Amino acid sequence: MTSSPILVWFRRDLRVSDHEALSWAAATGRPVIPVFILDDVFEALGAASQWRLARALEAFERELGTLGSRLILRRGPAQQALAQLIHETGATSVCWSRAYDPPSVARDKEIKAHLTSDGIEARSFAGHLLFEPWTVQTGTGGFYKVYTPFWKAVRDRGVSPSLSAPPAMTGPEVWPDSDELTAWGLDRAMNRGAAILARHTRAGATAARDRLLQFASGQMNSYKHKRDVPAAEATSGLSDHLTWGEISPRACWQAGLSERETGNPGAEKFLQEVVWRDFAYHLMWHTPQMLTQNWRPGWDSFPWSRDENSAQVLAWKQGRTGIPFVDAAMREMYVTGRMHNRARMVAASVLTKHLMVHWSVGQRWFAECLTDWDPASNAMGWQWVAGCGPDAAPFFRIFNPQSQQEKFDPDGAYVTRWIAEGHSNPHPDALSFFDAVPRSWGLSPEAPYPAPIVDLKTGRARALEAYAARET
DNA sequence: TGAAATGTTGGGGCG
DNA sequence: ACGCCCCAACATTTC
Repeated sequence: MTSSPILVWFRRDLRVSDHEALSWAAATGRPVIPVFILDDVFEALGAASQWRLARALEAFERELGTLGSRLILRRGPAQQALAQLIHETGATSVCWSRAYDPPSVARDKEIKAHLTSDGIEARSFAGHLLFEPWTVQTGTGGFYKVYTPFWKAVRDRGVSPSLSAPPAMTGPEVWPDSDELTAWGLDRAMNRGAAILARHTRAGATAARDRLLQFASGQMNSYKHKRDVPAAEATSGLSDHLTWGEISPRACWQAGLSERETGNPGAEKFLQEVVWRDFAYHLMWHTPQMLTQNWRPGWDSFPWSRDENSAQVLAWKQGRTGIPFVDAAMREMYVTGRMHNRARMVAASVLTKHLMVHWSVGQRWFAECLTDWDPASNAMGWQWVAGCGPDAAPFFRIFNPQSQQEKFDPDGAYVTRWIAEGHSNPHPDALSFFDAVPRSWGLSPEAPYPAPIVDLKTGRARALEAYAARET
């Protein structure tokens, strides 16, 4: 029967525009039932990520509502939830946008096999990336391990035009039941930080589109240089939208291309940054162990501490290392759910080098705190900083957080925005950090700013010493 | 998408 | 005028 419904299974692609799977489903003219399933892949996410997911789902429910559709929420396991929905609705097709992280890949593969063997049509589509990982190959058929050749391989590739939202979408005669989003408790783990995080978050496809347009006609002009200045607010600010698929990378790519044609000097750099995201997925696809293991096994014997809760690690997590640029970065993350890229590099460098802590410890904290958490980008970034990744910075490139501050925050605007101690009239954002963090941390803006937990000179020397002594 | 130590050069003060 | 020293500015090397 050709009018049986199609389930469109949404995951990290919470949009209706430029959505291959949804467009395909809608074009069939059959009833479309959008579904989101809270399964263990999502339940494994950090507190800020889950909170941000809830915001994305709220916005997406509204967006679908304007098209006369709905979003059906169900709890996982995904396979059971889909089977149940097929049973309830008589759906004969399920489609989705492909994911590339190992747990999702394994899940999707198994589900596709089950559906197919049950006589249900299962179709997956591209959409989360510009170029799917297996479509980019080196001359010898391998995968890329260095960014620049990857960039050269893809930069002139055509990208097909974005799809607009389906002009029409029919629903089923009877909608299946949906869970209440609030009953899922995705906000639970955020605790006191949620209200503050909300002030710094704009969720949904409309906000994403507005942000992209605003960036393209504004900050993109000075992106090349100012993107490195954390106080300049010169970045695109699209990371969390991309993470949840509220905007497609293709839409970003096309905005960059059209700006480049009109001579926007920042466009090329922006296009490269969008491709960095693809490169991270390329690496994760071809070497999924990158998520948890040193990419270069030679680093396995390096004497990094793996203690998640040492006094120094706690100070790092809680933004009280006594190193202003690092503390500003960690507090920015806790309050806004994001961290400027320059600050990420410096904060990560101090953890993995001056404090000699394994990058995965920092990775897990970022996963807990970031609303734009992305497994591929973060694994690549952490391993880049730590020196054990592909195309990584050599270990001996150790950032001096003080000189980084002098270079990239010369007027101290970033540091004053995030550090309250010692100021008679602190910045409101700096104060809000103390309202966001758990009371158990025992932090107060009236307390004196902590002394550095590590001397920069001796921390650097110790890291270099360990590097020199490593077994190779 | 470093930083620090070391080396080199050249201008200026000064005897 | 010359040699000498100082030191800033820049370049190179090393980690």
